Amino acid sequence: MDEKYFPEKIEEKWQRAWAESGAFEVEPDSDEGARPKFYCLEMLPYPSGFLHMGHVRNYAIGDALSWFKRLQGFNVLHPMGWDSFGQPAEQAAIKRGVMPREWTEANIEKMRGQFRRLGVSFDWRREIAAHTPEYYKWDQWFFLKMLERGLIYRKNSPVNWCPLEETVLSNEQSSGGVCWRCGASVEKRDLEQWFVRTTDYAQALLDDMKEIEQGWPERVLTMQRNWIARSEGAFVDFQIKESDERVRVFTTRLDTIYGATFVCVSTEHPVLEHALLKEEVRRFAERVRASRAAAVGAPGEVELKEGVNTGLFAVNPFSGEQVPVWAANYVLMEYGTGAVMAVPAHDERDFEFAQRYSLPIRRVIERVSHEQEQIAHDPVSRDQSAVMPHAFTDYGILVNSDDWSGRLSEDAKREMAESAKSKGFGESAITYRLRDWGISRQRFWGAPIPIVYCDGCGAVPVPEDQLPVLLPERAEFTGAGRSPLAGVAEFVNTTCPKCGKAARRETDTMDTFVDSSWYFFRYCDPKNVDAPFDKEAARYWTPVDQYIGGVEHAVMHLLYTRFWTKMMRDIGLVGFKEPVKRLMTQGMVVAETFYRDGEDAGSKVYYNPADVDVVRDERGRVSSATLVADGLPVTVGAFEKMSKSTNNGVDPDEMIQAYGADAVRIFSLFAAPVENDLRWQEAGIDGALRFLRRVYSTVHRWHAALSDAARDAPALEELADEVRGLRRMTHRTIRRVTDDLEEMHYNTAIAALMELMNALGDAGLAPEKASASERFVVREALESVVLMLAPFAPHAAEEMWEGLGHAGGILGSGARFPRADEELAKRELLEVPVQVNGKLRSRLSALPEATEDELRASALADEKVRGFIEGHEIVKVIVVPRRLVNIVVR
RNA sequence: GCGGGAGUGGCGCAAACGGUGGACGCGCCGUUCUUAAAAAACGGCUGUUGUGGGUUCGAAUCCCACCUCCCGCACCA
Repeated sequence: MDEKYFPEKIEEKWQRAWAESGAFEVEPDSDEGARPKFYCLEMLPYPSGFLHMGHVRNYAIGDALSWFKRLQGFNVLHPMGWDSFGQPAEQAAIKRGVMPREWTEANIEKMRGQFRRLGVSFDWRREIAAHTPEYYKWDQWFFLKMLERGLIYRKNSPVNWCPLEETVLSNEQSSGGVCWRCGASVEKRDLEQWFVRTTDYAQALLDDMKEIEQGWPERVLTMQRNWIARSEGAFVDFQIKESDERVRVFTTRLDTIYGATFVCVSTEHPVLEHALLKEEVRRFAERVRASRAAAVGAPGEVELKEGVNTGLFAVNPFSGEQVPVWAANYVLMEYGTGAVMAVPAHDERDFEFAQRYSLPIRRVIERVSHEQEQIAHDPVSRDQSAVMPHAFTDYGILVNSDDWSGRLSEDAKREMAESAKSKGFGESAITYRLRDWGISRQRFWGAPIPIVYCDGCGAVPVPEDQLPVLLPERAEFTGAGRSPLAGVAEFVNTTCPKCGKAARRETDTMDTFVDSSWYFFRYCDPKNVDAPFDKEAARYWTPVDQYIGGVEHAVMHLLYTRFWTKMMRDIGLVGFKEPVKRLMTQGMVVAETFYRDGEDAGSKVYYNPADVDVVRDERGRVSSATLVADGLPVTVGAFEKMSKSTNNGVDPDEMIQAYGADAVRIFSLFAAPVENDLRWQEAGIDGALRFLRRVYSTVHRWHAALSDAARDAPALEELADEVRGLRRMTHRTIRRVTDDLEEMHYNTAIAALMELMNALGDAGLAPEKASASERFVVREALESVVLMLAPFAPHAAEEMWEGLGHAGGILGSGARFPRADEELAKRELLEVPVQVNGKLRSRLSALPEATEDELRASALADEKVRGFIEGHEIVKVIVVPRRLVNIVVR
């Protein structure tokens, strides 16, 4: 080994060695149970052409775990691929005329190089890319399978439309009324679309969460639970007066039905097609549609509740009362039945609407407990609209409800549903907020939907043996809101698979979340031409043991992939319900921002941290900053996610060049717990590099002296106190680091290694003077550090391991993660604090096995303690062996 | 508004079960080495653990209230 640490040189050396030996290429063990398997997966990247620091962090986390498991003797699958369909490729085509495939594949090439320079331990033979026909053929195959099973259907319905990207979005992708990718306000459009019946699995998606509760972050499960939003209630039919029609409503508060003073339907509700309706109603429905299409108003902002009286009357089946039917903008056609019974006294929205249109408010629930709010009301009047300040939405006791009066809400809900069922005008029901997954996209760069439209036969699926439906190489990219495939005649024009007559292909492509819903199964068997993957291969590797990625996919990718797995189980491809046992969502990489106010009011011009000098005050706090170019001040902004718009991004390649991949990785794992945001600071990488250099130069200083050190452990008594202490610390560190790695607490694991190195330095040993037994202890410490460093800084660890006399390095020599000797990990003497009335007064030196009595006696005998207890009555003495003594006096 | 999470030195963060508050790193100050600087080595620096109350011999940790911040959802009937 070289005297000095040259990261570039050793990183290249070991990257080549790994590639040549196929160090990370794995196959299932043939003899069952030879080694346990471990599937470590990071979310696959979109090939933008550049790795960013968020990627570096993501893959550093996964790589650390992969190395750890590998060194523990697991058969580790750690694959990589590309989420290579999607909109940016098309943008490049529109802007620069480069074809999506060329652009994408050039980007993949660039990023593969970046991954190699980072030294991530992937099995590259298993690489997959979504845009290749070998891959998307199976997207199409799954489409056909789901179609056969009735899990896919086509319908014309209002869908979420992103005006900027000119394509449809799923509900998940337009959460909060904005596009998940570009943030534009989403509009509504009527389009013919293909949908996946994810709602068929709504209950399974909820129920099966209990299988993964242990391994998934609570907040991800909460987000999914809220997204699916199961709601228990009842359907009730309201007969329309002087008509055969009924309007079915969904309610979770059947107990309030006697307070229903009107019925509200969505503006898209079929009852509005009623011939006798006034022109006014139609105009209102038209206006609501237009305003939804325009997506005006800030996202999330609640629209003013508006409505119009339809002139129809509906009969409350419980009371027999006739109430007016209104059409209102706040009733959603997509949820429940598209109609509600409005109970203004006990629902805030209905209350607001009733007040606006002077509709009566009738109180039917009274509080049951004095802890509940007493809302002002008029005890004699039937209508409370003059006195009630707001709705009472709690459960309570029924009043003004015929025979039901006096019942409790909970009981009434249940019994009224039963009654409705027996009388044939309703039943209890469960609804979900989750909607079916719209997968049609008006895009070129995606998997073609394998459907042919025939004038005679309608929508005909492409037969399985004709897959894949190939994407053409080129198309006209105008950016206009229509699938570019529609303009490619040789693609569109085909013959009907059923009747053979001329027909047209579907020109929409699939949502790219289809690709990512099952990609990690394909890694198990990436070259299969007969099936998406071999069942046996998948049975060996899956489910994924640890999945790592950003939390932004909590209700998109992670919900779809859970759905997909359940679907694959139902078609017999896999044998389990949940694809991922443990999930870790890492924090963002953030960096300081620097800016000046721009020309336009409110605009800002951002400067890259690399171009800014920072001035600190005497406490070390950043006080001001200047731009290097002109020496004038810039404003110091907050830490924000690295991005183009805030110009605070850092190029991983530059960092690797300056500090080495190992230092970059150490820093990104050490600076914060993996689930926290990571503040990128170059001074921090300096620290990481310093640490690596310190380990390296220590190994170098000792490696010659250690080459002939004894392999047999010397008797502990032979060792001087400090040396014995070092040996014990080595084993304590092994234990700590092992535990921390298991929990992915990389920051504290690295801190423990630093501590051990500090202790080694403090022991004051020198290679020239060290005795044989001392050399043993030093070698044990250094070898342990080097092996434990491998998950974080694999190149440096390999180099040092070889330097310590192990030809072939860590993987080449078959080294294993060190094991702690529990006996040796014990401390010889403990410092036990002594408190008097809870205040620290002295410290005892005690043996770990000292008994309660012994500790009590020596505490009471302690010189310093006696000063505090003399002249006082001792009330009691609390002794916690190994931890503390507390003397309570009066 | 609803749901979830978090507040510890100048900063990032450590502190099994309630049991010595500050490991590790950054930063800052100083010393040694050096013509000087960098590098390196060594030494030093910072606390009513967001606020108020409670439980306890003992609270960063448990309970209650409040404040602040972050994230998710938001007319879902």
